Amino acid sequence: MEKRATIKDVAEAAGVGVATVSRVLSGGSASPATRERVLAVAAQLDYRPSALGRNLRQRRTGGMGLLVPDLTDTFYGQLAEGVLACARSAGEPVVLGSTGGDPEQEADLIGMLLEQSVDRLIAVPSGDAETWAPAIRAGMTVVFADRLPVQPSHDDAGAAAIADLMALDGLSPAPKARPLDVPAVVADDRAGIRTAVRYLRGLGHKRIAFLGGPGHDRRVAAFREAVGSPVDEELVVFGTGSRDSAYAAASGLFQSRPDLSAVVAGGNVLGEAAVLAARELDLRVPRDVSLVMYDDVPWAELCSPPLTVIAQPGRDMGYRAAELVLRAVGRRPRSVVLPTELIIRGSCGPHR
Amino acid sequence: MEKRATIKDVAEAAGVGVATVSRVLSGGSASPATRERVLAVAAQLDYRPSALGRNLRQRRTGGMGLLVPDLTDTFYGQLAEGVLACARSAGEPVVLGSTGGDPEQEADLIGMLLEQSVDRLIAVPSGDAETWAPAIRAGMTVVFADRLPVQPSHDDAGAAAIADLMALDGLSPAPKARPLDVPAVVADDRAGIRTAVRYLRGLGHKRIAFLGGPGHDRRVAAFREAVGSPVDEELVVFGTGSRDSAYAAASGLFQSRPDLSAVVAGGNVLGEAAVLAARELDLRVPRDVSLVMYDDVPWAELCSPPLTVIAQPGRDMGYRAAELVLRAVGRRPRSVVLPTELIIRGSCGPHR
DNA sequence: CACTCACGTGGATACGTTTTCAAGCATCTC
DNA sequence: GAGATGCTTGAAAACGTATCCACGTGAGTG
Repeated sequence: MEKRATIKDVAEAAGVGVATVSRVLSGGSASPATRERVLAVAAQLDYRPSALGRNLRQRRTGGMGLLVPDLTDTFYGQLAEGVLACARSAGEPVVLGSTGGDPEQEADLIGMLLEQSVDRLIAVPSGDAETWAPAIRAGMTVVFADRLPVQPSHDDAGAAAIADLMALDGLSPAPKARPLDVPAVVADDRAGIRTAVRYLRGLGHKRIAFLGGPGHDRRVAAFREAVGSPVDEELVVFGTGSRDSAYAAASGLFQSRPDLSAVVAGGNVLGEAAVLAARELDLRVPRDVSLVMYDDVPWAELCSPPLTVIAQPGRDMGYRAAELVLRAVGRRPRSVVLPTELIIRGSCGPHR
Repeated sequence: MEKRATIKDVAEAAGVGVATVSRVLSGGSASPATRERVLAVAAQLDYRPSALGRNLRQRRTGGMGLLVPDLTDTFYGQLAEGVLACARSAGEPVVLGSTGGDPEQEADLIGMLLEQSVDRLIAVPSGDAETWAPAIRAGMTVVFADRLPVQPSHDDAGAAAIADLMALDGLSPAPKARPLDVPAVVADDRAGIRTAVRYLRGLGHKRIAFLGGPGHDRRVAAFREAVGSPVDEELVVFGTGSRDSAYAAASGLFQSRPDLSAVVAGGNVLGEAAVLAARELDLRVPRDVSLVMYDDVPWAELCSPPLTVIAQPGRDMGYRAAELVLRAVGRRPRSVVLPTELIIRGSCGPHR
């Protein structure tokens, strides 16, 4: 356990002032001679600038925060990998938090990041605009990924991004939306859901159900739009985010409405639950019920039959979000919508 | 974007010195009167101590680092969730890195953590003892999880933990092992593998293959021991860690040795590959080939037939590792071995 | 030659906290 | 009542860095 060399040591050994060393190492101006000497000495002493001093001086911790609901959900694993890849190539650290989908925990983690002076954050939000107010107020650069905070009753944090995305969705923006500089990187849920519903319709399905979870608001809206009015409300059910509640929702749906012939699962946890519930109830896929799952995860191919999915680029989503949050110096970046793709495997069949 | 109150502001507003404020907030001694006043003022100013100042003063960043090979691997997702849960309850941040199983990236990330003065680290190591030397030398408190660095040729970093675990495995410790204070939290691979092999043997299987990946050294050793000599070396194959190479290894194994009747996959990525490769080659599970997979992941139950697995408590593993690394004040914690459980589902059948 | 200008340089300062140290004060003991 | 003892307190010194500012030196310009 040897103590590390400081900038002062380098300065003394090189016979220059600390300011010069700092300049050389941060790419400032210096004469070629001194630059070379400083670099040589720094290399010889194995000097590594301490992030502690720099952080305090600049009153901000480098890198970025990342808040996801659950790393056990493969999609968020993909998203995290994307963020980490971008951060790594930039040499920046990322401090991670798992919210469990709980706004309270999310608020705690935001507080923790604030305390750490982490001023850049990528989040899959669970709480509403009120939860996010402290972060915005503190001047954090926030980028939402995958979803947005639940729509606030009055103009607030997520409004700008929501306006962005509703415009991109082709919907008219909420009237009271006042921009508040929170961009987002999300998948084109509307197109993804619409394509899936059309595909199922093409197979002859009339009674199509939607199995949703927290944060699937845009997907539900897209589903309603794709199905067209009037929507059979009993066919739109929700879990709370846990695997258990997802299973309960799926099982309840199948039992209460044996007449349904197709299900769109809003996420891979829900898709998993649907498969399990169907099996438990002796419903064969796709013979008795067709299934389309949001998220393409490696194990979708393992099911038998392999699952037809709406693929969204989780890794890219994370990478793009990280890029946005890193490049956002002062200005507000534009929101990004990534394409989805319907990957047809074997979990959908003709309506009988 | 309002500037946050500093300890100085609180001190002035309360009419005391900064030292007193610091003491009150860190639980030091103070008269009840002043304590109350300071707390009141701090609350009123919404004062949150800055981690930056504290970190610099203490020359160490709080929290811990976490290095895993791949968050897309559900098992590491579980492990990370465990770490995060423990860290959250302690109010500590965790900075995450994904190594991709590449020692070079791992070394880079270690360097980054060193620069951040993160002095506690939980890692699923990919590199060898040499990769880990810088961290140890810098005085980091390291706890390995799930696996250990590859056995060094001479005494080095992982030696102590390896000695610990070989002893726990009932094997004689390596002769040259010199303790170097790197504890580990791992599953009881030996018992897990042995149980699986015995189970397969009990079903009549003679030619059992092992499909391994990087870091599965202990599992391979256990497999060799359980199978007994002489081991048919063609039945022990390895992938490099990626899904592609896992698939190639599995496919190659099935094609080169059509006489094998059972496979033990050393991890869930390899199990996934085995299922896909078997399907591609028209091998039916468990009719043509029986399969046991290490790691119990949610989707194991989705396969048909559902996969028989050796479950290891990924979440507990992470939680325990985080506990160890947090409680390790100066002394070296003892390594921990967690139990495994053979969960019998439907992917193994009698040998035909 | 004098004057300006640009540039390389180093001293000093600030960032927000913890911790040491000595001083102040009240209480206790002989 | 004098000395000793214990507790509370605030001033000050770090921690390692980035940056402001002033100084010096050289070249360029009139």
